Amino acid sequence: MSAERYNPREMEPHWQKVWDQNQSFVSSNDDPRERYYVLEMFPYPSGRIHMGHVRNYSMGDVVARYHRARGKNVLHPMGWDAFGLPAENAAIERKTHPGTWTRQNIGAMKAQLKSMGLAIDWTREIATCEPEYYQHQQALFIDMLAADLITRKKSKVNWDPVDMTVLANEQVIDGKGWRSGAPVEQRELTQWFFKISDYAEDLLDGLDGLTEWPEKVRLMQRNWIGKSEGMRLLFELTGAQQTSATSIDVFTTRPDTIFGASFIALSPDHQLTGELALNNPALTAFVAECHQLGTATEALEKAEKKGLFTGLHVKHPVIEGATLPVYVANFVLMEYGTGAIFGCPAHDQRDLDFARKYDLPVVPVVLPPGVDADTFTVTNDAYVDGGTIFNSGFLTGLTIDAAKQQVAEYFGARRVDGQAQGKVEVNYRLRDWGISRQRYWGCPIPVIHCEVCGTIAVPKKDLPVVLPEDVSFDRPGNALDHHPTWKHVNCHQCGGAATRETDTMDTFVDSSWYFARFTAPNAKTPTDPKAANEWLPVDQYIGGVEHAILHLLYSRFFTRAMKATGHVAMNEPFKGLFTQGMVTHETYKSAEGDWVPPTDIVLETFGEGRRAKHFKTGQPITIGSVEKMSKSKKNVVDPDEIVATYGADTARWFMLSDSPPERDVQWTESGVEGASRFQQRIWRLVGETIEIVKQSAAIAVVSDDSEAVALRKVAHRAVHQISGDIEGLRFNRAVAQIYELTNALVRTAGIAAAAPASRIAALTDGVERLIQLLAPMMPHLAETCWQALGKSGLVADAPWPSVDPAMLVDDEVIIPIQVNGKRRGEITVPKGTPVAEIERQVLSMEVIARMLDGNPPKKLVIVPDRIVNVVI
RNA sequence: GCGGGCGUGGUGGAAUGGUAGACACACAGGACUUAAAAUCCUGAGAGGGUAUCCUCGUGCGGGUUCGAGCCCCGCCGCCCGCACCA
Repeated sequence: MSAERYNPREMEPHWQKVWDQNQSFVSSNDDPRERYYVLEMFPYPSGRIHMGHVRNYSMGDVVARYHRARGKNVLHPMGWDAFGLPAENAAIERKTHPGTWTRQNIGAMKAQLKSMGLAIDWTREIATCEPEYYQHQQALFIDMLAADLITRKKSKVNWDPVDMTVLANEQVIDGKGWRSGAPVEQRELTQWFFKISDYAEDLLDGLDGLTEWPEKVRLMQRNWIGKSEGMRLLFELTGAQQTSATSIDVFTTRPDTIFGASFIALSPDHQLTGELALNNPALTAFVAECHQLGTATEALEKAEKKGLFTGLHVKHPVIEGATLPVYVANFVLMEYGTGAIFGCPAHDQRDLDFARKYDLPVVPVVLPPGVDADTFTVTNDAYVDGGTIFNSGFLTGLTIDAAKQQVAEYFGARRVDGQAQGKVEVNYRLRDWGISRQRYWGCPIPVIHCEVCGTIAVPKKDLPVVLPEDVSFDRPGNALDHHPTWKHVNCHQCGGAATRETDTMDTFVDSSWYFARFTAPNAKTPTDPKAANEWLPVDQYIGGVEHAILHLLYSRFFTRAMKATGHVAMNEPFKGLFTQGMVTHETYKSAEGDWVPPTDIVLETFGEGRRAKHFKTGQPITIGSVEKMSKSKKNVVDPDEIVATYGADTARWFMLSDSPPERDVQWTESGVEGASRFQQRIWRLVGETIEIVKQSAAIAVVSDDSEAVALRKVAHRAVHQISGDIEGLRFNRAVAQIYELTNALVRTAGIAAAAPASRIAALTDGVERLIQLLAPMMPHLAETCWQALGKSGLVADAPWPSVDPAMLVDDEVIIPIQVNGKRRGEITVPKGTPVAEIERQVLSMEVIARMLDGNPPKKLVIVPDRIVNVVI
């Protein structure tokens, strides 16, 4: 065999073309075989793929190719999350249309993805910005509107002043817009909302069934939904009424502490607060102060508990003749519960801080276990743990749970303003999903506003409501709203003048159902329910953990909404979820403190140390910390350059090796070099094997010698282990196993020229298996080797190698011998050697005899086939 | 503050309660070569003896066990998520 190096630059495009021509990865909805749907989170077409994409799609591709080899009908599609603000910003900067920019980017990125050799069914490609896609989203909207899953209401919303649009709660991170990073302001606007909160309980329950999701993500969603069980209580106002209200409605999770109540606090945004402020300048000023603090966000942690007495009192509901003062307090949120609380300072830290500041009574009503009622006091720390209720009239002596039940019965029976004074209630932190965005580059909301008929949905026959092409971004704000004619229509009901809704949908709507569209991308309706129900839920979904709440929660809601409107039959979109880690790289800084890209660096090693200098100027460069690849720190590596230099297989292989997939992986030049060397090593091994076979072709195989059997065992074991590792997404371990198999085969090939035919047969068999194991990870190299080995067809179409269970069993085992838990030797015995025989051998060992020094062992632990421990 | 995760050689990391450090990267030595690259071989947790023998060793301190990186209790450190949620 010639010493020719494997040339990925030549072979990779070749095999990509072959797969394309053979339609190797096109999946059919009519294929009767078992289905497997693997999906990676589809990319936003920003212009170029980055290493995070390479990692993500390499993992998904291994899963897809593996299950294909396992004989399944695999669906592995790709699309584009193509609406979004960057396109509008680019349009402004480049004086082009957002669609032009987006479609160019899609073209460029598609070429990049193709160069990776992914086993993708490109016939199902979708882009959310095309009417072919979003018309169906509009149809879904109309169905959801009819099913009362959507509402339009005026409410306080998060306004991003930089992106000039509204954001959903989930899209505000630390008080800042998730994309712009600008501090979010509060505005009162009329908006479209998906009623996700109607599904709060169901979304929570559903998490229990998602056993193939990371526990971490389930927990984050659980916390986000934020269920709390408690009671709603009415407190009657006393005295002459200065207000329209006669009572105050509060929510509490601790009705058992009602006897310890010492004040009522209203949110600054409470309706009653507003009413009182009209005639109370001090209160007006206080409310304004709260709002200022509120929008400044953060630092809330240290913000002092502050309040202002309103002059109002309520009757204490359980202590006859007692009253409680009503305050407005800065820490009470209007968005949670009823916007009003009762304060029980002894058992809530926040209430205690407030009570100390305003000198309000602190009455303990929960007695910690084993503490004497006479000596128990609360000073600076509220007691929030369990105990027995005391100081509490008819509740005294009860447990907390029993007291809660008693209070519920007691207040349930009493009437205030004609209604029950108290009722059990469950509250959720989850708010409805506001989807109106004041932007052009999004899916138009298919609704018109008619003065006569009101706000009504566009009839489905008039879909799609298409974005106008002739738009200008000269002015800030919503280009759709500024368009001279687009929004003016005649009402389809009365024929009168009407206007279109000019808000577009949040782009997270687009990604909330694309996985369903892939199952029938050309259907005339949003889904083909038959296809969707056969493919969904997605068997394995792979993406970044940053979508733990946003995209994954929305998609779970949307699937339920699609079920309610008859488009799919299941609740959950993703059966298995895997969240992969980020791709990181060292950072480099020049003496001037500027970030320097890795491509400008020359690294030198000297013994243990490393240093860097600039490749051109030779200036010393400081090696900084390892960070997520980002443009700002210039520590990015361009996939295109890696593919051009080393080939796609090398990049894929490196992304799968070393680090466990859920953890961050550090991109290093030496790591890539290593991956590339391994590629050549495989190619040499194949070449040598072919050569060996050629020279010994005439010899017939009689039977395997022990060396040959040993080699076969290594190969079978590798297939067995790697199958399990791929199924468990432990790619780094699969890679290590492949290395081991390769090492064993290379060793054999090195001495096989003079070996018996049986060993050559075992070698050939092992190499073929190796190539098949390699195929999901380095598919181009594998095809090249497969062909070189003279195998017919494509390795991509070859069934996964079988495992002979007999090959997984060893007939001899090495048993380590410990003395007092420390390893002192080992014995090699036939598998299944009885305890008595092991004992005999162990006790006759020289080391053991020496250490026993004539005494019998105190204890002898023998686990057959595993280990022996001699206790002295 | 609440919740979750992690801590193993120079580095990334392996290890159903059973030989800690698989596999890889980096490093050192050697072979081949005029030389380099490539390739192949060898070495390596630390310390000592300096053949194949001993001691220590998975963040720290305890515990359970014949046996603990793994299980339990208490700390320390780092990372992530949520955060005035009544």
